[in-house]
Amino acid sequence: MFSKACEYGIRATIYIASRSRQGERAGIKDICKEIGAPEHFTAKILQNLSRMKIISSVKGPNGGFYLDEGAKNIKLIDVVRAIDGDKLFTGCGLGIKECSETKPCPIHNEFKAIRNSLQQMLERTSLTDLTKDLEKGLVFLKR
Amino acid sequence: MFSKACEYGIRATIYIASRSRQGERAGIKDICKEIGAPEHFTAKILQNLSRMKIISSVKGPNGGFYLDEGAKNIKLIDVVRAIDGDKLFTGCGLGIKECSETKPCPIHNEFKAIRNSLQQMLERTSLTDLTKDLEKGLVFLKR
DNA sequence: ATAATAAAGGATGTTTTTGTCCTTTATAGG
DNA sequence: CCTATAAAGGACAAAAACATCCTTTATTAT
Ligand code: FES
Ligand code: FES
Repeated sequence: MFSKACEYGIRATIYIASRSRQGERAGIKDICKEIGAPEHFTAKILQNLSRMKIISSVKGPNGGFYLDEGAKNIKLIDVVRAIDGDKLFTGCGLGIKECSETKPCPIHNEFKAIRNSLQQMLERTSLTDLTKDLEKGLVFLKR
Repeated sequence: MFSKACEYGIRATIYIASRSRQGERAGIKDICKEIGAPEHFTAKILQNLSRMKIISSVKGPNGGFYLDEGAKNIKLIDVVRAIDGDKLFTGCGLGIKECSETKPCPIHNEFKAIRNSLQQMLERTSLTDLTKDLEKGLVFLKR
């Protein structure tokens, strides 16, 4: 479904959102330990998200990644789009050159419905929403 | 969503089902021309599907791939499972080691709903179902 | 029998994705 | 200013996915 990069990216940003809500920044080592992801690879992903202004970062002692005030209602779809693009939401399920109503593939209608419900789910879910259950220990970012 | 191999595999088997309904076998060259897929790569995929008894084949002149009588109600999910496995239907959307109710990831419930509706769609759609619209020229397997 | 045909199988090559390592740059604190 | 810290960036490595090529085997028609 999502690429590994995207999976790590989402898990990392959820964790960052949680730490951020507590007024803390999260270091890459810490993040990767908590979400069970490869450190250097995840660092690259967060660098990209940072360049795209999805998340913020500061270097140096007590530095790390965080969500700035305006980014508190970043939605999952923003993270997915930033990492995997929107092929998943606009592309044909059977991989024909383009998904269109006028020249649809055999599963176009059924697939589109599922693709749209995935998109809507990602659009309505913000990182901050997910931190609540995480902090209550009801959901997990690894194992 | 699906791998390239799976996309080609589904498109190829739909085309095979259609030719099969007309009592014909389809050769690999023909298939790949009609669905716009790489010939040698697709040949491998169909060889696998053939070994797994999803489709049938005969060698030699007038040979080719076809659906045998018992395989006429092969569902899309059979093709997907044979090629991509069932990670898509059982795995965690955020890539944690396993998807479980007792240790769910933050999007488990929402994701599971979508994953299930995809699975159900693939379970209720047979290759033969899809050939009707194809033969009417309402849907397409390339471009 | 023989030749032509078409799938099966094995080997190999390319590209993309995933993952690691090392150096550079920015920042904070003494 | 100097040092320690932590992200940024570039280069490289490994694995998986995607794709091609060539030889072998089975089948059909002559
Ligand atoms: S054309 Fe295939 S999903 Fe729209
Ligand atoms: S645990 Fe993530 S989808 Fe079930």
